[in-house]
Amino acid sequence: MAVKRRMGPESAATRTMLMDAVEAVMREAGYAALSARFIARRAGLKYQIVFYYFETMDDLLLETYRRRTKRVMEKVEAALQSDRPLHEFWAAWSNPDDAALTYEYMAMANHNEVIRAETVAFGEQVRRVGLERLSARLRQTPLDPTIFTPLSITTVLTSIGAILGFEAALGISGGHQETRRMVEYCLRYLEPGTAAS
Amino acid sequence: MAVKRRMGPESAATRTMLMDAVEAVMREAGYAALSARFIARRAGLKYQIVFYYFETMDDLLLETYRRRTKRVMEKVEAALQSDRPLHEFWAAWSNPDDAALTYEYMAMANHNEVIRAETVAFGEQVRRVGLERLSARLRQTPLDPTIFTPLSITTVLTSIGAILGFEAALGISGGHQETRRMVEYCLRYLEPGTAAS
DNA sequence: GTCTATACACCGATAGAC
DNA sequence: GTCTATCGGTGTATAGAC
Repeated sequence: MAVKRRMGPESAATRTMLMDAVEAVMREAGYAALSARFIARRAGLKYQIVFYYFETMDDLLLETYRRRTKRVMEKVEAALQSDRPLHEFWAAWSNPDDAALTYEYMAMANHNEVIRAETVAFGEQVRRVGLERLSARLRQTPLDPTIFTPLSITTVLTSIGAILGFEAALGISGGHQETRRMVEYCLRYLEPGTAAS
Repeated sequence: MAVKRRMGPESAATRTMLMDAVEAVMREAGYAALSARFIARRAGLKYQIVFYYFETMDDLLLETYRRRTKRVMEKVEAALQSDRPLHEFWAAWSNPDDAALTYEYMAMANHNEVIRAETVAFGEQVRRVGLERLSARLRQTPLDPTIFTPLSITTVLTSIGAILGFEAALGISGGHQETRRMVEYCLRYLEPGTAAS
């Protein structure tokens, strides 16, 4: 199914710049603003260069998304390897910048088949990795382990983090501080540590 | 700032059909698929009719959104007036169909100024109404009321509900049942009731 | 009340010049 | 490696026929 026209190498710096521009445009104008023309202008190039490095727009978007999911997985794994995996996981996921992009990609997934498939796979991977690492820990808490399972806790943390980050990007901040306090209170209960917080 | 061309009356049935088509398109194809051509085709009409009933596309979207926020507010208020406001609030907000539309509108708000303003106002209204109704109740729980405040609980419930509903629309269901169990366990703790659940 | 016809901007994509 | 030129399609919006 390869295209007939001439294509550029995967190693080129311009190729990377175009993927960077995709994320910049998504952060600044939302995924609906993504177009070859808009992205190339953001990178200071003519739009036809996009089709020299990527077969289709979908390809550019998918490759940019895969680069991101790979990076996020590394962050998640690092967080889960730390002394207080739950706390670090929450810190990583509730970062406003990251959460806004995550939200934007999820909205995009809702009507883009390739992004949807990648999103579902990524979500499953995060929860599977989280599960393995958290299972042992959570049995030591005073709470009912059949209710407060690694899976439900991971799901709740990612949900709250995503919405708080997105609302912050929207300009809504009401209740965020209180909500973070409550989440962190619960985390200290679930995962008591030696360090102050 | 009224437009010069001929405009239809606000009472027309076709006008309502167009607003219904907007929500149908959003549910089925996401907000990025919204266009006069697409919406009108969904309603079985030519696209120019949109500009007979609405001055601009933004007007159509905003009026459809306002109709929805009004309906949702009524549902929220009814839930909060019930015997177990927290349980009913959660039931209303975590309905997958509604949550998917909510998510879509929030994504749209991220790069549409009029929708953003309306979303911020609506969010503040929900939390204010929730606050008033829940304040008295939550002082009776065994949990620290300076941590588990009406505002933080409302924020957490709406966040989890929105993400679960959106994921369900995406085709992700992993962990949802466990998460709902955990949320409902917490709700029973925060709001003990006589009825079984 | 709904249609055809039209205007102009922007979309993804391709071919070929330099 | 990046550009100009060009294609058919869709976007919002208007004017006027029926």
